[in-house]
Amino acid sequence: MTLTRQDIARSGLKLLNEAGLNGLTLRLIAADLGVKAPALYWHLKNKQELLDEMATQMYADSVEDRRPPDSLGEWEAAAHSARALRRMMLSYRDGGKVFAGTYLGDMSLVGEHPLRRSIEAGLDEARASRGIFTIYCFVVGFVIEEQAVRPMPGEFDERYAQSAGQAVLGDADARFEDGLQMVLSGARQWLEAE
Amino acid sequence: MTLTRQDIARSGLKLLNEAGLNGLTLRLIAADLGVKAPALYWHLKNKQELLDEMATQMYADSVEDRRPPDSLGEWEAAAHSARALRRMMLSYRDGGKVFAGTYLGDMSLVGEHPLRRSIEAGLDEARASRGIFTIYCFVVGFVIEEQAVRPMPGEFDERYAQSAGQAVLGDADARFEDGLQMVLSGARQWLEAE
DNA sequence: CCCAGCTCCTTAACAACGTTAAATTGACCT
DNA sequence: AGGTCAATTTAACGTTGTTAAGGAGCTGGG
Repeated sequence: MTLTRQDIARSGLKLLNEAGLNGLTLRLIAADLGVKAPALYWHLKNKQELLDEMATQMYADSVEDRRPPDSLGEWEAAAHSARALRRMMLSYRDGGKVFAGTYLGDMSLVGEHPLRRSIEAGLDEARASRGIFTIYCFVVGFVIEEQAVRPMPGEFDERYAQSAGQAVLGDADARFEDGLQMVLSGARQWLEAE
Repeated sequence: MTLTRQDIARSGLKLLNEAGLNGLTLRLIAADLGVKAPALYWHLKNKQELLDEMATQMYADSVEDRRPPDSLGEWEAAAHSARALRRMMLSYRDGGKVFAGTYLGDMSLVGEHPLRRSIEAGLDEARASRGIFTIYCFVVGFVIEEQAVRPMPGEFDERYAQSAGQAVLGDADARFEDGLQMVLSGARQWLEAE
């Protein structure tokens, strides 16, 4: 049975947790798939395309986790998706850097659930998509900063241990929740104004 | 006259615009400085330390641009610094990726101006710093996404040209301003509540 | 039945990269 | 003069992304 782009992306995501973004080489992935490195070039144009595929894959894998229960209102739904987006990135070493700024196979997927919920609630689509994009930016920025300090769950960058450790790290969950509430209430206010 | 870490960082930032983050090699920087690559290792432990130094340098270089005029109130001051932070990253190719998640020489510098202004305005320091961190995350996330689409001012990633170009790119300045207003009003609301 | 063609992978190799070890320069102090 | 120390060079190593050329294995046509 022959290799697919998704097989390669999945292997890449698996090895990401063991090797980190810097240690993720094509030869490592190829070996994991029982194949030699140049074989990957039959399926991918270059390494960047692999990273894009990995981002697309991890985003697709989390689509169910991001889907808000029907019982939630529009804003609770947005918060639900934002938390799931953070969980998604945190579940991979360097997940923020891999995901941020890579070309998603289908860009319209960004915030598909919250956007639909907003439209159902009667909000203007163009404006709602700006609100969702703002939330999205916050989550991405937060996780990148979070993973710079704590690359993997349970590990720390010792340089932060003393100086600003508490301020940047100290209960990242609570910090995220606070920030999320700020952004949500700001977006709500912005959307309902005028 | 002998080389300093700052000389190296400055050369790195200069060449960043010509070569991009992927093309930025130690040999290139060394050549620019009239020196051979291993010489850099007298001043830096490894390449990551160079990137950290570059981030620190670009942040230090923009300190004046980020300082809000005294005439501004606390929130206008925060907006002023946020806009300057975006300008700073946009002024270098891949500036967002270089800056985000690198170890800043002095982490307490993050949002030093808006934080002081907030304290002067009588806000609780711990809470104000959370608000500023939230704004900071938004700006970083926004610029990374912005530069994924438009690596350099005036250039585009052709893959975005048709599909989601307008949605993600279309007048990035206006999108940023909208998002900034959302985050600001959310932070204000969050800080003044309770 | 066999040959042509296509898909998918291997072998071999390349230039370039980050990094290290060892030798070398040049300036200053005694 | 000689020695110490900081700063750099020369030389080299292993690894990386990537390309070129070729080979195995299937498929369909004559």
